[in-house]
Amino acid sequence: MTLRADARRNVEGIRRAALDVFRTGGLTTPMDEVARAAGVSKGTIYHRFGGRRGLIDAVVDELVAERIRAIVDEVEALDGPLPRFEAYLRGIWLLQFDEPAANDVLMRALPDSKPLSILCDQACEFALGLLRDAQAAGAIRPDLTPEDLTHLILERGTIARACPHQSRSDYDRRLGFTLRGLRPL
Amino acid sequence: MTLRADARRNVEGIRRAALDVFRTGGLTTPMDEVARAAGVSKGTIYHRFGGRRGLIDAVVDELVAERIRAIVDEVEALDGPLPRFEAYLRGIWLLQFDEPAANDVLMRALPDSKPLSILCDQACEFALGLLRDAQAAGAIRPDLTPEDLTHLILERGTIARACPHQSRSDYDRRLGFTLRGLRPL
DNA sequence: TAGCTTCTTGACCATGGAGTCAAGTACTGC
DNA sequence: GCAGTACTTGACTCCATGGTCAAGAAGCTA
Repeated sequence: MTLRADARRNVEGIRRAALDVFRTGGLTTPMDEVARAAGVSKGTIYHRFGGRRGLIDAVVDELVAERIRAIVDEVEALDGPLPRFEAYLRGIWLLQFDEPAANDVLMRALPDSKPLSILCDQACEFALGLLRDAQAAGAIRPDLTPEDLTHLILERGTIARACPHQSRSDYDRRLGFTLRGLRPL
Repeated sequence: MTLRADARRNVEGIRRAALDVFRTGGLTTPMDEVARAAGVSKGTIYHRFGGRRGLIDAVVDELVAERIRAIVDEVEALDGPLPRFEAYLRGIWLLQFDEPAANDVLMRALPDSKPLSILCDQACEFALGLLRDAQAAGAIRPDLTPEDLTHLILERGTIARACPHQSRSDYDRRLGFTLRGLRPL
């Protein structure tokens, strides 16, 4: 069963508006704002997507999955466990700064939805591999646990969210301090 | 002009309740909750303290000033720029973990009030002195700026607030990573 | 204890956001 | 172009919070 023409138009409009609004304001932006941006009423969004959660599911892939895949690709092209490990972390951390929405996803900030959790788990998985390799090579301190790693990403997320006033270059420079602290003594 | 007996009783009760409630929930705890804890109505608090801000002013000293002073004293008793610097940071960071209210103060989370700002500024001042000494001794990387230092405290504050699930010992252990990243290369 | 003054109460207003639904609008097939 | 159904609307409810104030309760003084 296919949607009526106006409904199809609206679904697309809402998706595009959500993408736009979520990108700048994160996944918690009020639904009214999404509705306004899409030029429809809030009710239509609830009717079409069943609330915030469904809406997120509908845009999460375009929103962040490709960004994360890009980081992974970039890392795969590098040589050496330490550069790979550090490039990945830095990439994720910068993504968290650049895209509040991606950050929300990484932090499972919101109404957990299936595609969202899958994405997170894949990212974690990959990171753990990098950690293992870097530690095996003696390039990262051995007392850094997988939970620490998850935590490093989580905490960077809260920082990116809570301190939006810092410039990107300062943020980036400070990432260097943090990475430095993960090397062996 | 002196307060009536019941009023005096209430003021004390409210102060004690605020201390208690703020300690566990931070300076943003709903006023209704403070009122309930004190066994009075919300209106009484507004009448007696003029709102959250006044209430904070009334308890901030007992709440955190003495804790910060304790850290300063402890640091003063140490020898060597690096131990002093690191002990101070660690002390503040642990305080942020232990006392959400202290954290709120440090982060100027709330209705700025005079005593609160003064407290923050004093703490910053002191920290900057420690930083200067540690850098002069070559024990801390020279590219760490005073703003970085402020930021390190601020961001630890958001972390302590946002990730209350981590155990104190994990939190503490991870502080070690961060400190390690501040040493020279 | 009466009467005055201080104090407290809790119902009330405002804000801002989530989520719902009866009624009205617009598309589509015949 | 009409009927019938799909779709949209926006006003509504609900909840949590900050904050106010007229009316009633309580303490104090003579």
